[in-house]
Amino acid sequence: MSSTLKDIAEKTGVSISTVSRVLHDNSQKYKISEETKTKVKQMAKDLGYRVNALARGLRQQKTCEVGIIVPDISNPFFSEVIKSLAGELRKKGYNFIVYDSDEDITIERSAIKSLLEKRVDGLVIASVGQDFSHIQKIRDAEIPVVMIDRCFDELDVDSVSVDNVKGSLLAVNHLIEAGHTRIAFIQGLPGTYANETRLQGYKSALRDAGISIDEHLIVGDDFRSLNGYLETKLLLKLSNPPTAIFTAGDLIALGALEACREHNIAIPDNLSLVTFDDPVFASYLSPSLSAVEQPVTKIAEMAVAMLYRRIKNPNDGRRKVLLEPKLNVRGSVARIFKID
Amino acid sequence: MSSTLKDIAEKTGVSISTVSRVLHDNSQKYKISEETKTKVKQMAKDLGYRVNALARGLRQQKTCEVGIIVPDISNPFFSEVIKSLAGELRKKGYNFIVYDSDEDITIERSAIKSLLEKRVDGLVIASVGQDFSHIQKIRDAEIPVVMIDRCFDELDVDSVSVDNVKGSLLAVNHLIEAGHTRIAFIQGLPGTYANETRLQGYKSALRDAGISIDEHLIVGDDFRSLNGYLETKLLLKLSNPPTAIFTAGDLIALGALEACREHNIAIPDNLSLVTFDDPVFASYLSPSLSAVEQPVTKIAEMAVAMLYRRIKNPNDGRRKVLLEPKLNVRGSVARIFKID
DNA sequence: TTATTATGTGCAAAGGATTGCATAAATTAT
DNA sequence: ATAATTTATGCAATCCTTTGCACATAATAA
Repeated sequence: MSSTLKDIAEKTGVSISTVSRVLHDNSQKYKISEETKTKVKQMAKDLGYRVNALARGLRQQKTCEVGIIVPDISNPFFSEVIKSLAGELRKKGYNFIVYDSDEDITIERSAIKSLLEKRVDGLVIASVGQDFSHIQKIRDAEIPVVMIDRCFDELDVDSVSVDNVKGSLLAVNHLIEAGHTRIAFIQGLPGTYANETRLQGYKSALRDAGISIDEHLIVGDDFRSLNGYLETKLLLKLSNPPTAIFTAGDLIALGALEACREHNIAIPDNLSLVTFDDPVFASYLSPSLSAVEQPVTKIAEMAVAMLYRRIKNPNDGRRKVLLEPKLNVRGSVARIFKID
Repeated sequence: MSSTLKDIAEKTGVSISTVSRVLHDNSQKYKISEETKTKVKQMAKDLGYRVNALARGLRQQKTCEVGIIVPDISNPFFSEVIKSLAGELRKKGYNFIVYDSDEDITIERSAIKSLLEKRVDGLVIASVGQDFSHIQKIRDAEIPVVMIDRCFDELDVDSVSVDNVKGSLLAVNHLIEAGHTRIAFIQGLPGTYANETRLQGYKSALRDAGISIDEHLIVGDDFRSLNGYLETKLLLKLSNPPTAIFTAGDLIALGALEACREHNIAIPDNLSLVTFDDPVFASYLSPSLSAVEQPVTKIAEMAVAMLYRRIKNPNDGRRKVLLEPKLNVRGSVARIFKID
């Protein structure tokens, strides 16, 4: 068992307070003598002392820990976001605890419960769901929260996300400029912020171009690859199939690719493809995949900055940040010629 | 601020002990009256009571938390391992804290320190380094540990990993059978368990086939994609370049692909490629990438099972588990004809 | 009726660290 | 020589929960 301040105090013959002060660099402030200092430090080392974060957190009413909840750790977008968040948080002296809600609101709820019980100093959440009563509760408990990627406009909580509408506009306009008019959209989970805003961008791009919206071309229901695979297969079977597909997320695009391969549909010759999210491997595919890149690092930086501000300054007004997406044009879109 | 047992006790007129008993389902055992029970539960709900995990952990001397440390969260292999670990741990009633050591032993050390301070009940570590004195310390502190993926044979600690030697043998033999004799190996971080064992497999496959080992074809020094990119470029410039490359990890393979694309080297026609690790996107590349698959789910299951056993049973003998790798033959290897 | 058991609840001691306040001794100022 | 500081340290409360032990009352057994 690990030793405690008390052990050190007893063995060196000083008080617990003194030991605490020496070990946490308050020696200056409390004017501990050099002699005591070295004596205590040596003993701490000999006994392998290690502060008990539980006791400290309990006493200090803060843990220097931030909770992070994402819908799917293994989704490259989120794992990169986590990585960046980790770096930023470390700079600020925070540790973090990650939860994977597995796109399941029940797990998300229990993750939040668990994190609040652990008394984290703040939360960064990419929520799965449409409902946000549980997020509201965090606010009510006055725990700083920042929502990322998937936000609720109606909710009075800080948020950072990419401008999804604009991202979709970029992608779909790119397809339109290449001559496509039958453009399908394979959605993610309907009702989520990310999905609805991306859908909105898709629709307004078509509308702006005077292309009527065909509801048969709006398909799918979650962000996983299986969804992309199945919906692509179905789209290809339509009597009047699309010439281009825009997918709402990177995993969906992978599924779409698989379906195309199975059906010997060459990309971009027989079908063009653009996706939201730009995973590392997008440029390594061949043809490389045109994709809407989210500024992952910036999202993480902003999120941490906002969280930090709110921890220090709980009553500031709500801030909502939209970051600029970027279309990376690669090789998965073919120019087609309209038949007039 | 969140309310405490004391608040509830005061407002309902019972003692703190009773409140605690009611709220944690010891009512049966302690024979709390139905009346008190409902009264307390109602008040807890009204006040939005939430147990303080710090105080509980401090008192109970356990946290029901497990620490996980990996070298790179954004590496698909690790993010999938984490995802599986998460599921397994949840089943057992454990939460977990993930750290990303960023392939940096200093960060790994501080992560361990931090986790021990938090009094986690156990640790799952994929260590970055060659040195293991810091892991030894965990053992000395009698905290259950399981090493995954990157283990130390000399260290008396439970471990689970894939049989790397065998995995490399499968991959390299596959290349040899296709007629390749100039097979390069782009390594990961030298000195790490994963790398050394994979290298060993590579060498013995060549040796078994009577192919002499050309040290110029053993290159590289870390698991990131940039390494794959640079080393591939250099390999292609050799006066006598390899006809096949075997990479030690998925990101390295991505880098290699990028280099090939830049140099207009078609895979598999001009160069064959096989990689260790089989990320989700391997089969979506075109040509799809032949790869050595690690049983990710099984690794996670075993790791959690072993950790659990050790938590319950600290003095059991060390166990070391090697899991079977599997070669997924896809489209990145071409058969070549020897010129006799 | 007395002894025993069951029922329902409270007291108080951990668990380990932090920190405001107090104090004794040693310096320095007046 | 006395007062005012400074130096160096200790006391004890506090953070919140859990839990062994004690105790009072009620019910049951002998």
